[in-house]
Amino acid sequence: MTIGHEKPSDIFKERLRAARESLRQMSQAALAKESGLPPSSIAHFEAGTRKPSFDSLRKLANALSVTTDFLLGRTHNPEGAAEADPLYRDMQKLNDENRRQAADFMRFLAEKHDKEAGKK
Amino acid sequence: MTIGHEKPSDIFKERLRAARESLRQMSQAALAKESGLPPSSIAHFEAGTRKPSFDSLRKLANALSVTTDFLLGRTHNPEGAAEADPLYRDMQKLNDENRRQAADFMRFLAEKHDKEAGKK
DNA sequence: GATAAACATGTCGAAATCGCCATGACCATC
DNA sequence: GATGGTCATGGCGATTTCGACATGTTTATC
Repeated sequence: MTIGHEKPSDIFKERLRAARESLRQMSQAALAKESGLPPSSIAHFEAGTRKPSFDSLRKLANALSVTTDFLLGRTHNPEGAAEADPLYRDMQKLNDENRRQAADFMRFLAEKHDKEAGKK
Repeated sequence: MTIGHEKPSDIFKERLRAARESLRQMSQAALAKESGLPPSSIAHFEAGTRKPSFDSLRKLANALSVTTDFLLGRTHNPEGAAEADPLYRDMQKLNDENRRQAADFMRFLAEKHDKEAGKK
C-alpha cells in the first residue's frame, strides 16, 4: 500500500523532522542556523502549528539538501533533488531503447518480489 | 544556458508562466479552475506581486504536474522530473535491494552508452 | 538536587497572503 | 464600433506567517 492519506501539512511536519533527525542528524538549533530561520519557527513547523512560507520552504530545503517535493510529501524520495539523485541522473543518460530495457528489468524485479512475498 | 542569479521570487513567476503556457498551454482561468485557486491569484503570482503559500504552491504543482522544485527554481528540469517520469516512479516502488539492482543495471546501461558515444 | 541542552508552546505587533471583486488594457473577431 | 476572451492591477477585510521573545517540559549528566 502506498503512503497514506494524511493531510499535506501533517506530512510536511513528519518529513521535516525525518530529514533533520534521521537524514541530517541536526538539532533544531543547528537547522535554524543553517537555514537562517529562527529556532522557534523550526519548532512550529515540526509541531504543525505553522506552515512555511515560500521563502522559508526554500531555505529549509536548501539547508537540508532535500527536495521541496519531499518536504511537501509529493515524492517518497528523501534525498537530493531528482536531478541530484544519482539514479535519476543515470536514467537521464539512457536512450529510448535502454529505457525500455531498464523498464523491463524493473518489472521483472517487481514481479519476482511479489512472488517471494507471497500473499499478505 | 544556465538560469542565472535572479531572485527566487523572480524565478518562480517565470517558471509558473513557462509551465502554464509552453508546457500545458492553459489560460490563467483554466489553471485557476484546475488548481482550485482564484484567477486573480494566478495573475498575481505571474506578475510577481504575490508569492504562493504552502497550500497554493502545492495546488499549482499538482495542477501543472510539475515539481515544486521546478517552480521554485531549484532544478532546471522543465517537466515534473521525478514523479512525472513513469520509469522513475516505478523505481520508487521497489524495495531497497531491488532498487539497488535496478540502479546498477541502469548505471551499466548508461556507461555502455557513454562508451558507444565515444568522446565527450 | 543542580545544570544544561533540546524542544514545546504561546504571545506580540508587523508583514504577507488569502479570496473576492472591480476596473482597465490589449487584442482579436465580428 | 461592439463584443468577448485574456490578463494586469489594486483595494478590501480576514487569515496566516513573520521574527523575537518568554516560559515550561523533558532528558541527560554531573
